[in-house]
Amino acid sequence: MTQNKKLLLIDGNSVSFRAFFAMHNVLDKFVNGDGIHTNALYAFNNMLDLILKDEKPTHTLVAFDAGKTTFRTEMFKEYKGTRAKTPPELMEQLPLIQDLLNYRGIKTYQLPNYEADDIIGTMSRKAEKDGMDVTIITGDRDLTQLTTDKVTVRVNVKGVTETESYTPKHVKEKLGITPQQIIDMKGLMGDNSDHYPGVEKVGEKTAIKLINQYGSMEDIYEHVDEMKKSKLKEHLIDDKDQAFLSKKLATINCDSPVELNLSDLEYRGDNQEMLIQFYQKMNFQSFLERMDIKTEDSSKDLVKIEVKELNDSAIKEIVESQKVHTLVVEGFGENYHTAPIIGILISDGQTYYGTTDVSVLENQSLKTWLADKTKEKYLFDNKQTIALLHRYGCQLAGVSFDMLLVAYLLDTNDNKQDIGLVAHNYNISLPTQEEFYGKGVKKAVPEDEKVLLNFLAQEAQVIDTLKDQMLAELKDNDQDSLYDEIELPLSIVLAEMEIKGITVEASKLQEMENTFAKKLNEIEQKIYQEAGKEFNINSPKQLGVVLFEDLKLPVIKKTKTGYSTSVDVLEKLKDKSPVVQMVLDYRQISKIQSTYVVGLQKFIQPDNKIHTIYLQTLTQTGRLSSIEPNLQNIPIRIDEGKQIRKAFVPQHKDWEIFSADYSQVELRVLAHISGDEHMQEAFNEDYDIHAHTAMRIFGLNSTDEVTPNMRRQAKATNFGIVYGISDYGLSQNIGISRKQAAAFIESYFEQYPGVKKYMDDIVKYARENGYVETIMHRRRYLPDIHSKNFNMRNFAQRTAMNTPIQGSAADIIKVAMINMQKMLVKEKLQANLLLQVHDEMIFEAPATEIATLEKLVPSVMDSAVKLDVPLKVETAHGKTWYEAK
DNA sequence: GCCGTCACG
DNA sequence: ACGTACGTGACGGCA
Repeated sequence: MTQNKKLLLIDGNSVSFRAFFAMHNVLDKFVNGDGIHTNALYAFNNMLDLILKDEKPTHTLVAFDAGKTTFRTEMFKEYKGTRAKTPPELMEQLPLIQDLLNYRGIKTYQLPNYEADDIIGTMSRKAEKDGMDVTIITGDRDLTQLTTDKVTVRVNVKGVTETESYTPKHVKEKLGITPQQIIDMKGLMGDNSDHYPGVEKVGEKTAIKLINQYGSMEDIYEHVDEMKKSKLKEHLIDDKDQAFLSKKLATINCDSPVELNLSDLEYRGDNQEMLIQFYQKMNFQSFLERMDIKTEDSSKDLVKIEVKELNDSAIKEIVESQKVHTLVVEGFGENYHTAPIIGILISDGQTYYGTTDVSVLENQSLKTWLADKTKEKYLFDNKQTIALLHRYGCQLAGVSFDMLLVAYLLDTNDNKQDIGLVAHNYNISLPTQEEFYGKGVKKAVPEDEKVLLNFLAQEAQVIDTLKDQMLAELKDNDQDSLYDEIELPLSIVLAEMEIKGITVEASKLQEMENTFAKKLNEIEQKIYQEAGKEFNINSPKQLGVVLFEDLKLPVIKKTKTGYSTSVDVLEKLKDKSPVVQMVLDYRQISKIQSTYVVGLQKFIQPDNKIHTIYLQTLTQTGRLSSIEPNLQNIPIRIDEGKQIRKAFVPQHKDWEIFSADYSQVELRVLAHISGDEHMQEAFNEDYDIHAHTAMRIFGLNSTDEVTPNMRRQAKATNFGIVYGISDYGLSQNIGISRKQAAAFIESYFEQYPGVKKYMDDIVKYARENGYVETIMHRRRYLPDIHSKNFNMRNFAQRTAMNTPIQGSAADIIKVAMINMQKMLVKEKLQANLLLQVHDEMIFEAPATEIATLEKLVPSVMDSAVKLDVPLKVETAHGKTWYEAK
C-alpha cells in the first residue's frame, strides 16, 4: 500500500501572531545576539516540530499576507481597519521566521493583493483535485470554511502547541451548519476584528438559526418577505447590501492567481548545516540539543561534568575559599519534612564537589560553613534546603540567590517548583525531577551514584549560568527589593514556622471521629428510609437520581455530567422534601469527618505536631498556599467544624494560642490604591465600613437608618468590588435580580468615584502593559486581556482589578511576618509564630507573654507598610485555637 | 486523572 | 450572544 500524499498548509501570519502572544510574557528572555526578539520564532518552531511529527506531510507551504491593501480593501475600504498594528517586536521576527522555514525545507509564498487565506484556499483545492490529503494550520477559525472530506483545518487553541481539528463533521457538531455555510453566517453576523458589519443585532446564534431554517443567505433573502413582522425582519431588510458585501469579504478566494505547482511544494526536510548555524545565531540551545538527540544515544544527552568527591580535603578548600558557592541539597520523596537527603553538591562554578554520603553533614567545618552568613551561597529553593538540612542537624545562612523565588517573581506562571522547568523557560535543557527520577512506581534514585551526582552538578551549573540574567531582569522590573527584602527573608521565616510545627491532640480528634461516625450513621439510615432505597450519598450521580428522578424534585441547575446537587441548589429544594435537609447535614458532617477529623490525624508526626508546607511560589497573586495538610482552611464558620480547632493546642502546658488578624485589609488596600476620598474617610474615621457603604448606596442620612439586611447587601457589594464585580455575580450572591444588582453597582460607583476610576484605569493599564502590579511591584501577566474570547477577556479584566488588591494585602502580611520574627528575637520572647492564614498570624506563647504580645504584635502588623489609611489589627487568645478567636 | 463538592481567606 | 464573582487544597466517586 502506498502512503497517500499529504499537503500541510500553514497560515504564516496568524500562527506567528499567536506564537508571539503565547510567549509574550517571556519576551525579554528571548533575544538573540543582535538584540532581536526571538519568542515568536521559538514558539513557531516548537509548533512546527510537533505538527511535522504528527502529520508527516509530503508537501508543505507557509503562506503570508503580502501587505495591507488587498482586493478586499478595494471592496470595502475599512476592512481590517481597526486592527491594531503589528508590534515592532513581532515585526522584526517575521523575516527570521521566513529564514527558519527555508532552512527547514518548507516553501513560503505571498501574493500581492491577496491574503494568506486565499493562497491556502487555492492550494488546498488544487491538492484536493490531485487526490492529496490536506491539513491546514491556522489561528483563525474562519478558515474552517475550507474543510472537506479531504481537508482538515487545525485551529490553534491556548497558544500554538495545541490545536482543535475541524472536519466537516466537527463543524456540524460545533456550529450546527456545514463548512460552506460559514460564510453565510459571517455575512449575517459580521466580524469585529476584521471590522466589517453584518446585519444589526444578529449574532452567531441568530445567524445559525436563520441558516438552518432557510439555507444560504440568498435563500434567506428570497423568503424575507414571508417572515412575520419583527425587528429581525426589519434589520435584515435594512442591512441587505451590507450582508452580501460581508459575505463576499468572508469568502476565501479559492481561485487566486497563485503561480505555484504542487511539485514546488515537496517537503525537503531540514538543511542540517544551515539550521545548526541558524539555531546558534538565535541562541536556541534546546533545539540544538534536540537535533543531537536524534543522532546519538539519548543517555548521552546529559553534558558530563566532572564531579569530585566531597571529602575532608574538598571541604577544607571550600570553607577557606572566598568565592561564592552554589549549593544543591537533594531530597528524595514527596514531602521534604520526611524525605531523606540523597546527595549534596557544592560548586564554585569551576570545580564540582559532590557526595551521596550524608554523614558528610557531621563534618564540623562544613556545618560551620553552611551556617556562616558571610559565606555567600546560591541555590534553588531556600526553604526546602533549610528544612532538609535542619533534620540532619545543620543550619543554613548566607543565601543570596534563590532561583526558585526569582523565577516566580519574574513570572508567577513559573510556579512548578522544578528547576528543569525553569531552565527550559530560558532555553536550557535540564531534565525535570520527573524526567530524571521517573514517576509513579518507576520513581527511583539512579543506582549509579555518578549519574545522580552528574544531575546535581547540572542543576548547580544551571543556577550559576542563569543567576546574572535573572537578577538583571528583576532589576529591570523594579522587583529587586521585593526579592531582597520580602521573599528571600520570608523563605527563612516560613522554614522556621514549618519546622516548628503546630501541636495537635490526636486523642481529641479520635474522640470526635467516634461521635461523627455515629451521627453519620444515623442520618444515613434516615435518608435511606426517606428515599426508599440504599445508595451512596457521597456520589453526586446516585444522589441526583434519587432527588430528581425518584423523588421528582425540580431540576434547578445542571453540570457537564448531570444534575447539580451543590449547596445552593439543595438550599432551594429544602421545603420540597425532608430528605434534602438530611443530605445537607450529612454532607456537612461527612466533609468534616473525611477531610479534617480523619484527614488531619494522618499528618500528626511522632513529635505530636503537624508540619505543613507553605508553597511560596504558587499563587498568581502572591499569597501563600498550604499543603500536606492545608492548614489555611480549617473550619470556623459553622460550630461543628470549628470544634476541630480544639485539637490545635500549644506545645507546652501553661502556654496559649494567640492570634492576630488584619481587619478588612483588602478594602483598606483598595481605599489606598484607588485614592477614593469617601472610602478613605470611612477608614480614617474608623466607621463600620459595610454600614457606611450601605448608608451611601441606599442614600440614607445616617448609619442609624441602616437595617441589618442593607448592611449585608452592602457587605456583599464591597466583596464584589474587590473581586472585579459583575451584576450577575452579585445578584447570585445576595439573591436579588440582576437589574437590582446592576443598580447597586451603579450607585456604588457614584458614591465611590475613585474606585470606579481605579477599575477603569487598571484594566487599561493591563491592556497597555500586559500585566498588573501590587504596591511592592509583584507582577501578574494577563495575556488573555487581549483575547478574542469574551469569557477569557472578561476573566482577565476581573483579575486585573482583583490582583493588585489581593496581592498588595499579601505583600503587607509578608512584611509583617518578617518584622514579627525580628521583634520576637529582639524582645527575647519565647513565643513562636506558627501559622499564617492570609490575613492573620497564629502564635503559641507562654501565658505570661500574652499581655506583651497584645501590645507588640498589633504594632508590628499595623506598621508593616505606610498606607493612606490606617491598618487595623484585632487579637485573641485562649487554651486552644478554638478559643483564640 | 478529572469532576463535583466544599473548607478557608 | 456570550456565562461570570477573586485566590486556594483535599476529598470521594467514577471513568
